[in-house]
Amino acid sequence: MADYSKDEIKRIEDKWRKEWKTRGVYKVENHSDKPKYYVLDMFPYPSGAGLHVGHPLGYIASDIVSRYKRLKGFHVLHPMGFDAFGLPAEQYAIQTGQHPAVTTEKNIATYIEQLNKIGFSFDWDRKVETSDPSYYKWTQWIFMQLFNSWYTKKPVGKTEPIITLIAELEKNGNKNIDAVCDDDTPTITAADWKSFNEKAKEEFLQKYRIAYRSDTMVNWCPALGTVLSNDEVKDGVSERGGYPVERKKMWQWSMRITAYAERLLKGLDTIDWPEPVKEMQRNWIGKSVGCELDFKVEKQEGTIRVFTTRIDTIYGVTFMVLAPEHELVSKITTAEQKAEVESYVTIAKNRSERERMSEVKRISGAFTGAYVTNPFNGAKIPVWIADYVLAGYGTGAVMAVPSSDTRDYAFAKHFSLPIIDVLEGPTSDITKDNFDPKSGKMINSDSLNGLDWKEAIEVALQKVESLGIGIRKVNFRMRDAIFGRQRYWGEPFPVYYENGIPKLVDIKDLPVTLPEVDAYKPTESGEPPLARAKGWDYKGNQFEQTTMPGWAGSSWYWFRYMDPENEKEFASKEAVNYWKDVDLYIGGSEHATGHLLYSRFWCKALKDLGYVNSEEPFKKLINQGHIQGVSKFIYRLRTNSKLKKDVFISFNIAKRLSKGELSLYDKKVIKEQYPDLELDGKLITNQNVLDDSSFDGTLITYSQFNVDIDLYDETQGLNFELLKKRKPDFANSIFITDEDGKYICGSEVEKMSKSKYNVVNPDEIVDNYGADTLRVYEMFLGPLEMSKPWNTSGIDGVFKFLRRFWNLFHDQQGNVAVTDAEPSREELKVLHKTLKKIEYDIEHFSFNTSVSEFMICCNELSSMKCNKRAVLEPLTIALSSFAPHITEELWQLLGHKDSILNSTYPKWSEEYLTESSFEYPISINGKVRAKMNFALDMPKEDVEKLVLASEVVQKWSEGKPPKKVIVVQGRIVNVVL
RNA sequence: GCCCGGGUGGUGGAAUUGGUAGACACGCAGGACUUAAAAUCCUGUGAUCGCAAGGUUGUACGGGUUCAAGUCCCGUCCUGGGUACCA
Repeated sequence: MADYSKDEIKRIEDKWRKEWKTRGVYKVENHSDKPKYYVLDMFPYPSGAGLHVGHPLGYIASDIVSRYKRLKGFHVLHPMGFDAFGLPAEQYAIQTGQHPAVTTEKNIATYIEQLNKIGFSFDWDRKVETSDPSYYKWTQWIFMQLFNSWYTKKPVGKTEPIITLIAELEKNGNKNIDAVCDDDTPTITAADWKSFNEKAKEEFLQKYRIAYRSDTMVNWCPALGTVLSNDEVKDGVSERGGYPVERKKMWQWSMRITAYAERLLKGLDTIDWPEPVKEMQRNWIGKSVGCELDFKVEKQEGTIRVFTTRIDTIYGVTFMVLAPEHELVSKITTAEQKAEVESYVTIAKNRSERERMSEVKRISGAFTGAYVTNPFNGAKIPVWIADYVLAGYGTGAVMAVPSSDTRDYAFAKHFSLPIIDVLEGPTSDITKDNFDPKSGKMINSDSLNGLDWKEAIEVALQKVESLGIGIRKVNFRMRDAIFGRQRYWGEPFPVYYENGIPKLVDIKDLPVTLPEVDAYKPTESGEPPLARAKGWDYKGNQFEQTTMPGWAGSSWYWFRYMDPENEKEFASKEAVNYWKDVDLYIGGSEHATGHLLYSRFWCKALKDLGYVNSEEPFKKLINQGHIQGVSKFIYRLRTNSKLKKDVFISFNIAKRLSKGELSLYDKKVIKEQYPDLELDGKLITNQNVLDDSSFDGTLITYSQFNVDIDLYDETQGLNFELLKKRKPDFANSIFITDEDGKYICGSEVEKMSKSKYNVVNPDEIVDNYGADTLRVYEMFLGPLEMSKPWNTSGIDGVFKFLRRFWNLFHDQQGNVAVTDAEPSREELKVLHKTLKKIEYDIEHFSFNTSVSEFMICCNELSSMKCNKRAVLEPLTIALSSFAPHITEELWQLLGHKDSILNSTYPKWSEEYLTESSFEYPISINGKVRAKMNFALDMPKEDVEKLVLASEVVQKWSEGKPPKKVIVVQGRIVNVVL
């Protein structure tokens, strides 16, 4: 009756979606006598573009594992929710005036509908949304716990309630306190503490709180009156509008994640994560052991403190380098160097950290005119500033040893500074990347001479300590995490200000909900959007006006799934004790150092405070690769002055422009848009524009921007008229086409993402082939962990496989035709071989190979014309994790009333797999080196050949080696005598 | 720049982790069925020489270790992700 046709697929999938919902098969309780298994996906940000084909990749994998584990007898929690705060909704709100909550709700509805179409086994009763006040109430609550906490190092590192700190300050001051706190924390007595007024007390406590306020660097765009992410800054100007951006200090909330650095590092050894992710976290935390020491400034008061891991090389110091932002720069600079230093500082200030680091090959710096004294030998050392030294790391100052550091070496060469060898061996390799200053004995180093570098470090350290000029210090590259954003669409802080003192709102006033505002952009004076809220105050006091960052809500959400409705706690003790931690977490590797680190941090803090009982939140992690999309780019011309209209040039012109080979046509059309430009003059590229002092506005370059891929057609070029209609930003822009009138876009393969306008929607595939085909196809595409561009060319093969599987159960007329006959040994061998491989593959997250195994099995059974229940039933159960709809239907056709979800995963047996064979051991020099397997039905001459070969080997052991004996998988395949 | 991945036929990818490279699938070519098309089934398919048997070559590039290298080591190139306010 029924063929596996488009209509039939639709009927089957709709039917079972409804059935599963009414039967409530995915509902999960917080108790069971089965072992628990918690499978978590990284929840999506609900973007306006809807779910794209990259999202389901990980979700399908986790759904397969969930269903598999359930069939294997586990009590499985597999929830889904939405990371709903974020920039895109806010930007859309700024443009349209639409409240981000409205957009977000709409997007979430779309996502849920799309997700449901794919047949996931989520328990939707446990859905969480980070932007829902009933959720962010608890995000705010956790913030309050962290505000009310400090981190003591004694007796063991632990988060403690702040009241214990206050009690100790009252009693003894902070002389006995060993805590993680601000570097500039002074030592005070109990009397000092008591003499502080309320404000001074709070300022002092801020140096200890886990959540605290600090002065941090941000990208400030005066024209837009807002803070920009590094992402939003392109080539030194804002991505939107092309306005200049500068670095600026701003008071912001921060999280003292550095307190947990050591634990975050050690914890990595206890969890089953991909080694590269662990490695990235280790590098991010960046522990380095060394010391800080002071250099006295000559002819002036004061010292400069540097951090070094190589104190042994102290005699090789020939200059010192400060970060341009270092606070002493203006103080120590001599009059004659002032102009040079100031101009250098200005340039450096306006370059982002990433830019500065990515251009280390371009050496730059300025001499301050000041000198310091080497405390070991009294040598006079010039002090320079250079942007390869970062203000945020260590002390913002380094002692430069050009003979043992590549960057110092390059700097010394460039500015002709002296170089003193302090380690034996050639330094000619120093410019090479593999240069290793960790060998040889010390030379030219006075008392350190002849020591190994490791011994020298210890000797030098003791000297530093005995002279009282410095201390041993463990430094972490990781900085405290900034926890505030100058945006509207985020969690408001449960904080208000009374006489300038930050205070927490009363716990019963949670949640502090987002107020209504007349617009979602910053105020005219550059204050955050929340400053626009009228009548929004706490008992007459001003609320904190920044909001929490995107990672706030995602740093604890896995706990909320355990008990999502709870109004009294973020999750009940029983729920937390039952589910404990996540057994399997699947998500993209792009979160390696962001979300995954913050989540571990909050988990540890919550554990210390006694709210949860797991030190690590995610026991096992799998990184799914990205499904990539092909992005299209447009190219905006750029000069150093702001133009009235944006001008975009076609890819071909951009290519010629960057090579400085503009054609007559190019010059003519660009000149029409820029009448003042002298285009026959020197053309320069993005690379050297900042360097060139002759840059006077006549020189132009360009920046590239993503554009919606659906606006581009390979033959027609870009439909920029539609683009202008769709995006008001582009309404007045000019598009310069090639001579044939087409605007050609450049393209690149990159991560599929709304912000890159390159998303492909899965709905079309579900409509044409069904959800099961989409699921199996996404798994068949390749290994889960690997990134791959999206293409649908192979999808027919997967569809055909499902149809062939369906046909195994049906006769030519489409009637169900399954017999209860005994299967043959041959059929059982196919079945058990497949079951064994599939199980191995699923346990190893190798879903692409399991799909292949299913296909092979299906082909073999087809050619055997096997329609026996004893074979087909177990296979149906095994396949149900991958393709739930079709298997559920077949399960019913086989006469089962209950859902296939409640059946048991089939066991395979070795009995049907073993070959009849015997083993023949081959020993060489008395050791068994290989075993030969002879199938009983092996041709006689083959056996003879192999036995002969083995005899050769026997002889070899007696001292007559053959030229060559090649053993493959325990078999001798070739012998050369 | 720095940190972490990846590079195998026309295409997506297999390869028991050092043991006969290219499983499975797409595509393509040829054939069967059909009045015809679709669907389905069968055969072939890395390159190269050959009618064939078979030979040679072949896992980005250049070296190395090994009886044996897609796999391990060194170097180079290309490419993806992250780089602290995209999430």
